Amino acid sequence: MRYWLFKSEPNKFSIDDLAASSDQTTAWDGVRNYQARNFMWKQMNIGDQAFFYHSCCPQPGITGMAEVTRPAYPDATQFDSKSRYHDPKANLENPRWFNVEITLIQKTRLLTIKELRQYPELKRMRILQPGNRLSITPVDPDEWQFILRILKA
DNA sequence: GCCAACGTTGGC
DNA sequence: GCCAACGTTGGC
Repeated sequence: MRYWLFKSEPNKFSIDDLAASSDQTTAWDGVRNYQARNFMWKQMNIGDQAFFYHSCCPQPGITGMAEVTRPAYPDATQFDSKSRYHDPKANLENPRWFNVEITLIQKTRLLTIKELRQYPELKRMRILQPGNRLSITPVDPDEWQFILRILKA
């Protein structure tokens, strides 16, 4: 089982949007970065857990937890010519983009990036590195447990 | 709005 | 295959 962090802009898809989704589940489609795709396609399994992170907003930070509930399958939006995620180079025989589905475990209090930066134990987290732009990043098990303790404290 | 980081594109 | 230009991300 692995741990992850999923970034989302709350004005596009927030933790509350996930909570309001059918079965509190959503397809994590629209990813158009090969590294993030490969994490979903090659490394994620059912039961993997993830922090849900709000970015590009007044208070960026971790705001909930989710679980992978369906392994990677071809992202439907790549075939949809009306979608902003349409990829003319993709076709049904050779899909380029894949997505998993995630389900809300629970909302948490907002654990801001400012607070995360205060813990030396977390300084290696990808999300805290300058210029970090990857929308899906692995989270170290030690970091996962440490953050859980912060949230329970 | 600024700026740094970095992925992608395309000419050669 | 190199590399400059460009676009996007995202914290501040």
